[in-house]
Amino acid sequence: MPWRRTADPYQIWISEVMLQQTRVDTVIPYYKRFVEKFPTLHDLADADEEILLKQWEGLGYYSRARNLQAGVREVAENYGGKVPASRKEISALKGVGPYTAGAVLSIAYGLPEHAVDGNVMRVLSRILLIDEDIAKPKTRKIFEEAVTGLISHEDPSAFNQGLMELGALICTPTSPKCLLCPVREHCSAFLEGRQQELPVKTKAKNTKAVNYAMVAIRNGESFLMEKRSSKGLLANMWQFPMLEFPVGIDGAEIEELLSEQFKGTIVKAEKITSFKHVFSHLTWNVDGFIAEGVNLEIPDNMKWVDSAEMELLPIAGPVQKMKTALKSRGDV
DNA sequence: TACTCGTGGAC
DNA sequence: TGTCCAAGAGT
Repeated sequence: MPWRRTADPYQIWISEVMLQQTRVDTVIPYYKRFVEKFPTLHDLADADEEILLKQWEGLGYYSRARNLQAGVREVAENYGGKVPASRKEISALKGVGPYTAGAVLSIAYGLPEHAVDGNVMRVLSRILLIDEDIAKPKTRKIFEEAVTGLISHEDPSAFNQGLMELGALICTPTSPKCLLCPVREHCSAFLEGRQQELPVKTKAKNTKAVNYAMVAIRNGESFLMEKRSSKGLLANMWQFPMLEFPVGIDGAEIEELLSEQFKGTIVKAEKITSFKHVFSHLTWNVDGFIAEGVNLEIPDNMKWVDSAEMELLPIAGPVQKMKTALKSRGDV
């Protein structure tokens, strides 16, 4: 992993934020591009948010990027650009929670601080036979205290990483490879044959669905793009204008609704694609349209962009799918 | 506390 | 094809 070849706390911090809820193989190319684009803490502190989000595009959980930059700016202003080396101070930075604090402190500074993630809770739930529900926030404290009592003061970095690595490669969620496990003789669950029962984890609730019409409005060589709200889902990302509407809306209805909304003329609305996009807790069912618009009054959060400018705007999954449909038709 | 916040790989 | 889920944090 490329972030294990640096001792720079700033770069290790980046890697740990990217790794939140995200697989190692997914993070690697993003990490490489990111540290090349923003090699020092001050490069990121000075970066334009749109450039930053473009670098993060496709990685998901975009508030991580903004929080990381906010944290980096705090370090630049309040700590002279040096990432603080105490749990109290580093935990106060935006986007740095209990796990990330412990990971940076142990890996970058060699401090004996716990770094409890999903791997660690799974591994220790088996080794120590802990049957508390790991889906509940308060349960993490049990594991933090366990790690604090176990952690090597000789090499805290290797200890924390080793525990996570064990979880990722051997002590997996389903069918753990106990016969390959170097600590199976110390594992209470293995000794009792109960490794499949642990960890106890209540399952998440079902996701709900929302239906949208997404409309690529063209005027000459330009398309109308809209910047999303600075809060909530896909904050500050760009998209084609959308209407929340029951699936089944047709071109004529699109023309009527949008002509009214933009106090102009929308014509030739034609459905070009239809797809589903699944988020963590939400599903979008999208009908994608292309249309032509003239004499439109557009709000401040929208602008006309040509194909080259469109490439510079950070866009998320559903809009990528729409863009792919447009490209296959030669529209962009 | 419970819910919000993306994406893609594994089964 | 659906489900789970992965090195979590903010609100």
